[in-house]
Amino acid sequence: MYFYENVIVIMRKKTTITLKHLAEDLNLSVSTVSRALNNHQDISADTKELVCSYAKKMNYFPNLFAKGFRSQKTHIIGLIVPQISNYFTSTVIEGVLQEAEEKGYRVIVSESKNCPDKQEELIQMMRQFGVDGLLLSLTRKTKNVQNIIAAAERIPLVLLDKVSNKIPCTHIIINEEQAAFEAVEHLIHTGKKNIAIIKETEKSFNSEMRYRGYLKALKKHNLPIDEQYILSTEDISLQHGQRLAYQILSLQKRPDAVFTITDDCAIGVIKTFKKLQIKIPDDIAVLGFSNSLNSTIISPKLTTVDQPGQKIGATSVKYLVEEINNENQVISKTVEIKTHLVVRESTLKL
Amino acid sequence: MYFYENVIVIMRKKTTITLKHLAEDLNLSVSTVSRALNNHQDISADTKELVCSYAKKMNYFPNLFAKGFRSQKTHIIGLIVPQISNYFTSTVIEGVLQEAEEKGYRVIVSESKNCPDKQEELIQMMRQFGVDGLLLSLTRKTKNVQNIIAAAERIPLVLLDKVSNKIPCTHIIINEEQAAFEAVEHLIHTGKKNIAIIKETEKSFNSEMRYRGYLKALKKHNLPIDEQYILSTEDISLQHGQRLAYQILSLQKRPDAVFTITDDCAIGVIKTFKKLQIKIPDDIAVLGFSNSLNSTIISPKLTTVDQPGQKIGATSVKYLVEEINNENQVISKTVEIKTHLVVRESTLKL
DNA sequence: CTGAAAGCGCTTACAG
DNA sequence: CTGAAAGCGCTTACAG
Repeated sequence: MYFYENVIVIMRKKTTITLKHLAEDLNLSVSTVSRALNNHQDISADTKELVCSYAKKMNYFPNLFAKGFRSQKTHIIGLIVPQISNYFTSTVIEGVLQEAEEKGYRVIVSESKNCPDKQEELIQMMRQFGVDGLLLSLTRKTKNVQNIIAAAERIPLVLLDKVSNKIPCTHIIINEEQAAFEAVEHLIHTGKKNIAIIKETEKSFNSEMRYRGYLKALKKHNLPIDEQYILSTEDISLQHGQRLAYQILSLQKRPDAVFTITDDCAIGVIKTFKKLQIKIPDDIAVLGFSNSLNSTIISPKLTTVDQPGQKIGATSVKYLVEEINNENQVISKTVEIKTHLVVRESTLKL
Repeated sequence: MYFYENVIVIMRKKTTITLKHLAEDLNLSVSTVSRALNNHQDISADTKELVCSYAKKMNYFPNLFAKGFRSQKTHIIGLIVPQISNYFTSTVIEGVLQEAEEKGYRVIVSESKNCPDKQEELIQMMRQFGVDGLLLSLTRKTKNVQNIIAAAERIPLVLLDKVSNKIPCTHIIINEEQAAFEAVEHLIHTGKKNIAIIKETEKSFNSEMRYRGYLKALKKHNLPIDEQYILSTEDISLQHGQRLAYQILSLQKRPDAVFTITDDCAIGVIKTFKKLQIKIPDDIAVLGFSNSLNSTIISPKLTTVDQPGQKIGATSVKYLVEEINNENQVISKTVEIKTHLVVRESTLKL
């Protein structure tokens, strides 16, 4: 399995310069050195100059851990997401990291693997570790939110993307319902009348809101809501898209469009349709959600809702840091980030 | 841009239970409470029972930050990767997180965005922050490794996937050369004789090793090495794959196969070929590297080398933790993780 | 302008 | 079996 070569072992240099070292070398007190480095007004310009240049020469760096310990602030943010290896999520993380860095925070990242128990453990771990605040994107299966509410009462907590209305804290989300509404309305504008939807069996926030948008669009345009066109699946993945596509084709009256609430699932649907020579979008149009990388790889290219992950991540950090600086207030507000529909070949006749 | 609703503000509960609280309540000393909770042998069973149950009742959690400060161990690992929103990288991160959790470490994740200066900053930041060890995947453009070598002398450092032979420390890599060799040999076995390669202009470790594997395969099978078949690009992306595909088609003597050192680039090549009605693999076969998600979305499905990201990540943590526990030895060894070729439609006649 | 001292929450060698 | 005390590296109110 493994292969080793040239195992060299040398001793590691071990000398961490502390304030004490500097103080002794300079014949000053630790307090003075500390104040000089922090540019405190009480210290004379000469001393500051002396201390700073010597610190630089000695390659001194403050021990942030000690600093954090003293001030009871770790300057660490905890981030818990369902799954990292998901393109949208990874762009959220990028946004979080970028904004956190700008605000002087480090981010401990972790993954709940869509398991509520693991999620609880991680929240505990993060709190215990002493993060200054917590960014949480819920698992699909989160039912019992008692412990999360309890956590929110004690530590700044911001929910992002996958949220729950039962938890009173700041929510950073996209305009789920409106986005789905516009997307489905686009299908209607292209002349489609029998529009199926594939959503999640678990009534997650995202799935339900997109479903609402779908219903709203049908209602607005006086299209009947047909139960057989409303499909659900536990795992809204490519594989299940492939499977459900067969189910859709076997319906007594075939729909002329399918709106799936994720790109992955939409791509699965397209794959099956292509295999069975269904013409997309002429026979059946397909609409996804997320604007993942895959959506332009598949042929026909997928029409989908662009979900600005970076922005969601960055905004979450902004609000979290605000709450951290606001110490003992729990703020409960909802911030919606606008999305837009990206129209491509899977819904548009050429 | 944003939309606010129901802004509720309540006060946050603020009471952190410390050892001192427990000690006072129980009329014991802080030392005894500490020892009882840590199951120290000196403490009587009765006292342990008393302390532990009371701690539980009070929902006490040790302040890991104070603990870490005391022991001069933060139990945090720093991870620096070029780009998170890259499927392979995100699986590496998953492996890192999983193994780190198992070993009781938290992970601070950061992204160098393939910028050497940013990378240096991050290394500094991580060291300053006091991480116990550092996991680093180099930027493509890393030239000056002096500061990284200096860091490795002071803090346990493991390089993963994107490494440099100039840095003496543990390297966790895949069998780059062998993987490329086997992949190109597979092309030869399918009857291809004029095989082009697309590699990076910057001579990164990965690019160079894959190039070597390519050369080795040609030599073994007595195929001539033709300069015009060796293409390079700065950014080995889908877009540049599309561009270079035109260049390949304009060659005096068209190759009958293209090996690109990333999947993204290979997919770009396929896109252009499809647009121009080149038959894949009959006219020209295409071979990628990584086994990214996209490789099964594109049609024809891409033959590629499966790169086990999770395993690379997990293995890196294993070796890093070993070094952390080994305090003052710098270990320099190379661990190769085996890959395997995934043969699909882009190289195989049906 | 500078220093001595206390303290953040914990562990542990030393004493009893 | 239990406790008092020191100390991890830093900051800061207090004193001079």
